[in-house]
Amino acid sequence: MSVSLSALSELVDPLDTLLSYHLRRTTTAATAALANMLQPLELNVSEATLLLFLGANQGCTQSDIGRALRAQPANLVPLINKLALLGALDKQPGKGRAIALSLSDEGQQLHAKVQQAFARHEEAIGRSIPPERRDEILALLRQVCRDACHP
Amino acid sequence: MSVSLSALSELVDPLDTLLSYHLRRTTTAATAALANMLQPLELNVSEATLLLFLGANQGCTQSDIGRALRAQPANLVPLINKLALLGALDKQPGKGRAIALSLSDEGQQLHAKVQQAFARHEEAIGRSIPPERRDEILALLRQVCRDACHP
DNA sequence: GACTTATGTTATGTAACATAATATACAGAC
DNA sequence: GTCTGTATATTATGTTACATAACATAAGTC
Repeated sequence: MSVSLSALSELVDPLDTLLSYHLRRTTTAATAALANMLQPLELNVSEATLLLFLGANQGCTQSDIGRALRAQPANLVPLINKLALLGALDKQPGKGRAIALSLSDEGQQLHAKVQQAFARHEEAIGRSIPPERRDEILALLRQVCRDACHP
Repeated sequence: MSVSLSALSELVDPLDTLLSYHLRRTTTAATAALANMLQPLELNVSEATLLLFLGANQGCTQSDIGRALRAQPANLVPLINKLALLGALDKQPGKGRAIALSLSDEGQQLHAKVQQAFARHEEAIGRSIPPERRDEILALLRQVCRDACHP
């Protein structure tokens, strides 16, 4: 029996007790699963996230989105273009160079489907989480995000 | 006052109640903070993670690593090359084409520094998490990872 | 010796970020 | 009214973390 195989049987994972490691691992897996659910809609996770946000904030601009979702405006361009390409967007001139974005009828229909997909995914995650813990964990994640950024 | 600005004041975030969204957001922020801490060592998060694993599993092979960390062997190549470039690795012929990897003295020293960085980062995350909740949350993350992958 | 399997490597593609530079529209100063 | 600063949108480009496909090599099995 080889060195590597005997080592394998007693393989130790020094990362297994780290929150940071499991955050990364779990998020990767969950995001992949969500991407899978969105594939029939021909949207990736970022595009679908944007669509959800637009559905709740009709008339907002690209920089509104950037601030709310903490995304660089430059990174929103291809996402908005994709949604526009699908005919999901209505654009109206806004203040200055701003463009007020809202969902077209087609966008509304897509929005409903995206909401369903996110809800199913959320339910899949929720199966592993006691309902009474959910809000607490949500609050902890928000707080870690706020605090971990500013060491 | 423009449409977009008035909308901004009442901006709604339909994503704020989603576990999946906050998992992504928090992980992104935490990983960026970790990357920051590793910068003085000239290692990125993946390289440092590999180094930690190797320190605990001297003599393992590339495919051992792939299985343990659920990484594609092809994606390990540049990481191993980077560690080898830093003189952190000892390579010994193993079974078949396998190469048994272990840490050189230099690698051991780097390993200690990486451990410190990870510990500081873990402590930073931990500041937002009640100590008595930590193990429970770790267990939940592991379970979500296991379950969310297989819908 | 031929076939199968395990392993490592190369090439390539995708997605989600980031920064820097540029162009445009508006607001206010003068 | 022109000038200047600011907000906004866009383009180009780079980095990192994944993934797949194709290939080369070493070993065991029949």
